[in-house]
Amino acid sequence: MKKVPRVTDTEWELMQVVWQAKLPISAFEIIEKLNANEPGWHRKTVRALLARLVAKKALDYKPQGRVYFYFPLVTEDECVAAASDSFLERVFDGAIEPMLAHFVGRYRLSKKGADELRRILREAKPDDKKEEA
Amino acid sequence: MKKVPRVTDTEWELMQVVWQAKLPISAFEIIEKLNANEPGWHRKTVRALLARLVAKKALDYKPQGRVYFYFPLVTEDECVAAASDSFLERVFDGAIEPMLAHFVGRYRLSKKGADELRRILREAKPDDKKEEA
DNA sequence: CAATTATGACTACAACCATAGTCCACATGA
DNA sequence: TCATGTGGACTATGGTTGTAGTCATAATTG
Repeated sequence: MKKVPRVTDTEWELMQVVWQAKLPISAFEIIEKLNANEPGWHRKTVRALLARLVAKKALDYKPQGRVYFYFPLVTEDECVAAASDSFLERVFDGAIEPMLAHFVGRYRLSKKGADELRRILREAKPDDKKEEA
Repeated sequence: MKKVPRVTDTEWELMQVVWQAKLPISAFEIIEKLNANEPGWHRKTVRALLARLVAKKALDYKPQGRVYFYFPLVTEDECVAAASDSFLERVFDGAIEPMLAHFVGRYRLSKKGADELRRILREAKPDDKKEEA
């Protein structure tokens, strides 16, 4: 169970770009991609955030000449799992069924979505024994 | 759609106590209850947090003599909904099915839990029309 | 080569947060 | 009555976060 650094909302958006890049990606490209989605990201801001993500070991980089190429030190799955755990714990006190009930009740699923979930339920065969992620 | 103030992890624990109290509750009692669960809450810390929660309009109070009795200005449901929305948006980009799939896969449900979820699915009849919370 | 520009390192700064201390006014028990 | 303790207001401190500026250096281009 690796300990993933705590990534904030804003930082998460940079991580998304890096994760999707699959390959080391320069700060410049990251800035491009961020602004492609929703403009307004200032170069300096992004660079400062990158430095922080490196400091907290969410990213690392390889210098190529004087340009840095960033790559993730944590996978998206790890971060999603960590965020999910913390959310579940904090808001639903770790109780998963009430949490699922909340979501199913609040965001009505489409027929397709509901069927999909039933399928998942069927495949993730119920299991009362020890669980392991 | 009421805008609920952003409540941090630590503050959330105080809110829990106040929500569960059902009635206005004094700072002293809140400190008691917090320490009943897991000791280590300093009086001064809790009082400072209470002041902040009042400042951000999550709580209010009625003075009785020189003692304040606190009560929530936002319901637990509202806060749960807000936290859920923000989590879903941030981590799963608003896509509910992948989110549910993640949880069902990660925290294997007990047979009972799975049945319960199926029941919920059946009752929350799938609906492709506009949704309304 | 000189002026401009981009890079990353370092710095700034206001919010916000967790944590707790100071201060004053009041209550209360010795 | 007076030391002591509690309540709440205000203050302090050190950390994080979002945002962006400064600086020295290096590439780029007229």
